[in-house]
Amino acid sequence: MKKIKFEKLFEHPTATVDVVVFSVENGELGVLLIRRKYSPFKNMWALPGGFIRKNEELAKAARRELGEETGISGVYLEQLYTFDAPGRDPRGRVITVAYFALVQQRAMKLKASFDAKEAKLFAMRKLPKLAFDHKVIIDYALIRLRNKIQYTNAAWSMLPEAFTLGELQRLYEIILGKRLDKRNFRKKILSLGILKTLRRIKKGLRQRPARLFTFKTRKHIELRRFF
Amino acid sequence: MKKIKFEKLFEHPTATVDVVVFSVENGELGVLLIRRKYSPFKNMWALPGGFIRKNEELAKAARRELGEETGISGVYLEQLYTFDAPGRDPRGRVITVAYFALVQQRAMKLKASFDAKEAKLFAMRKLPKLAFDHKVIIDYALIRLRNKIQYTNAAWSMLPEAFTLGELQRLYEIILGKRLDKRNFRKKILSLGILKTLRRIKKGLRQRPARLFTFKTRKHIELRRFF
DNA sequence: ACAAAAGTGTTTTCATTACACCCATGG
DNA sequence: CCATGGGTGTAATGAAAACACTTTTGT
Repeated sequence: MKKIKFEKLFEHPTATVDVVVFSVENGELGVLLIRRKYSPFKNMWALPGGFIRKNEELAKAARRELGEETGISGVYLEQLYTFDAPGRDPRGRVITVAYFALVQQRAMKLKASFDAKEAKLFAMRKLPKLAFDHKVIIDYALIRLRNKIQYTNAAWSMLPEAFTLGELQRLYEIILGKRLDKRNFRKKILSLGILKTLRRIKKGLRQRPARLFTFKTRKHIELRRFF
Repeated sequence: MKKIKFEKLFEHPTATVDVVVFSVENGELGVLLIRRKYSPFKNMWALPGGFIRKNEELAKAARRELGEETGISGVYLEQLYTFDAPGRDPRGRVITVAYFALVQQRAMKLKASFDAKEAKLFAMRKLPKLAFDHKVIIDYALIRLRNKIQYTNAAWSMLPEAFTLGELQRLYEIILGKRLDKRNFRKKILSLGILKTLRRIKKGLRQRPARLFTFKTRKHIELRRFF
């Protein structure tokens, strides 16, 4: 193993990880942002993320940053893209490996233990001005999310263990940004065989009680495009 | 702008770019490999690639490495994935941003100006033992390629300007690794409206002459899944 | 005349879409 | 009794798959 020379090393760009955390709350698709404590872009809203430590896997770094800055853990996480436009970071040459994560509505409540002035879920339609090129990253992530839920079972990571078909459909409608036909939706989603029908029933609301379902598996599964 | 401390800097992983160059030749899908001149993995076959220079965009670095090591230029190139498994590089912590490229059969002839002992197209089915985790990267790229030609016009980058439908179909069959129905293939590909029918005809072979076609546009276009 | 690929339509199957009414509950 | 979402089937459309023979050329 060769010793790496200092001058040589200095030529290399540094690398960060950023995470786009999506969640659906109050009938809207939201992205988790944190308020930056340091320069550059001090006090501006930005994606959770930060520098990679040596010998730390990227995905692990993403989870660590997420945990440190927002208290969220145990979510679905996948690599999105590596952004490297020159000038994206005023400190100089910094490339960032972006991840995207999906979390349950409930999980966002844990975040409440953190100061809401520091980490907050913003509706996609009301994003503040963002640090770096984070708006570009979020837009890219949204495209990925929309595609993803159409050919994988990724929705499991955004819903509680048990849910009604109505809740599942609403999730799809919010993410895709369009209404879906109820009968067609149920037919299709059930024909995929990824759901398990529970005995339980959701009642207590002033409406007809609804059957509860759960995902057969809570691991990522690729299917054929289905909407 | 803060001055970056040396110790801090040293904690950062270094970054490389690797390129998976696909081409179809002799009825087989091939990958371009180079023989490594230096340690580690000296004399072993590997993907073209190398360290990123400061202030050099990743895609540009990929093109540069490709040109320097193989003489290939002007190809379709897209970012694939960033690989960072610990231990993937014996020199220590090195992450690599992988790209994949598609080149015409003809373009590979330019490469002949380089020593064939140093850069060579290997059939996917007869890959040698590879340096680093390059086998993993190639496998990942193949999946991407197979998907890509099914919902984009990417094939343009692997064929000469004018080609017959037979040649186009053979390209698809080789990449997908399965036979396609001639009539269905023609119907589908023509219905997409991405091809322009030329006046010219390919003759000279001892068989019925074939109509020549060309892609209306030689830029990347996304379509709906079509095979 | 033969080998080799070019060229050409129809039928069947399957997935997708569109569409409207009654049901069970809580208030 | 009313508001709210839950629950259900069928017909029309369009895309994909299966399938076989004739044509044109060079040798």
